[in-house]
Amino acid sequence: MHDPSKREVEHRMRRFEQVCRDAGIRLTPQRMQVFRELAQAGDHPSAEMVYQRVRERMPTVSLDTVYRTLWLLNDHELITTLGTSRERTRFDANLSRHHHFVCVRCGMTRDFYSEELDDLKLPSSARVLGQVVTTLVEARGICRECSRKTARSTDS
Amino acid sequence: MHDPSKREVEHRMRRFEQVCRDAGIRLTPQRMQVFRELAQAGDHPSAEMVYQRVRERMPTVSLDTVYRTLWLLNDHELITTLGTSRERTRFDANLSRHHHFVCVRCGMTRDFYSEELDDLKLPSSARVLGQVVTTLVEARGICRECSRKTARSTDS
DNA sequence: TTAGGTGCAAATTCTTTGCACCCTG
DNA sequence: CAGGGTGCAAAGAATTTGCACCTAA
Repeated sequence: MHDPSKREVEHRMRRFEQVCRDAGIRLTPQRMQVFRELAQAGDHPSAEMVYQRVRERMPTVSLDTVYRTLWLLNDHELITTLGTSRERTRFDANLSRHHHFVCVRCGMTRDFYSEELDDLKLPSSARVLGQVVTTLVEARGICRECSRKTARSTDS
Repeated sequence: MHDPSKREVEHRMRRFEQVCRDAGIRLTPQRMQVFRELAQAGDHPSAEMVYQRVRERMPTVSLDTVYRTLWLLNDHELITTLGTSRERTRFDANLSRHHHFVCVRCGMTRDFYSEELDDLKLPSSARVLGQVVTTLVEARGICRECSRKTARSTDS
C-alpha cells in the first residue's frame, strides 16, 4: 500500500508534538489537523490539497493558515518539499541523460553525468507503481558557494 | 565546467531549427534568443531569469512571450522542466530515506524504498559541485491509472 | 493573563489571455 | 499576402501580509 500505517502516523504525530513543545510552538487544532493530514497522506499534496482535506473536518480553517503552517513545519524540519523548495518552475535544455546536484540552501541546480547511474536497477516496489521510462538521481547537498559563506560567517 | 560547450550549443540550435521547421513553427528572433539562452545556460533558469537574460540582447522582448515560448519548446520536447512540470510546491511528511516514482503524464508522485538505492556511489563530477548530504532516485514513467486510460482510448 | 496564532480581506507575485498590429514563410 | 507571433495591458492564479480578535499555555 501507499499510505503510511496508522502506527506510523501516530509516531509522526508524537514527534510533531514533541518538536513543537521543544521549540515553544503552540499546538493549535489547526496545526494538528494540517500536520496529521500530511502525515497520513501518501500522495505529496499541495497546499491547496491539504486545505481542502483539512476543511472537511474543520470547515472554518483558512487557506493562509495552511500555508503558514506548512512553511512553519518545513522550517522546523518536520516536513520537506518536493522539487527545490519555494522555487518556481525551472527549465532545462539538456536532453541527454544526466543527473542533478541541488543545493538545499540556495536552490542552485547543476547537471552531472554518470553512466553507472544511468542504469539503476529498481526494486519491484517501484515497478508496481507504473512503467518506468527513465531514472534520475538527485544529489542534495550544500554547494561550494554556500559552504564558503557558512565558513566565513563562522569566522571569529 | 558547468556550461555547455559552444559546439554543444550550436548542435542544440540546429536541432531546434530543424524541429521548428518540421513542425511548421516560425523561427522568430524571440524564439531563437529564448532557446539559445536556455541552450547555453548551465543553471536551469526560471522563466523570469530567461527573460532578464534575453532582454539584455533584445530589450523589447516581453515576459509573456518568454513564457509562451518556453511552454512551446516544452511541448515539442526541445526542453524539459525540473520538478514535475507545471506543478506547484508539494509537501512530504515522510522524513525516512525514500525515493520517488513520478508519473510524467499526471504528476502522481509516490514513495518507494530501496536500501540499495539509499547508498549510491556518486562520480567525482557530482562531488566537486558541493558536499552531498543525501541522494534520491526519481523514477519517471507512466502510472497504472494513466496506462489504463491510454489503453482504453486506443481500443477500437 | 498575554504573546503567539487565526481568519478575513487586501496586497503581492507569478502566469496566462485577449486583442490589435507585425512579420515570417 | 495570410496566418501565426508579438507586445501590451488586463485578467487570473497562487501565495503572502496587515490587522483585530481569539486562545493555548
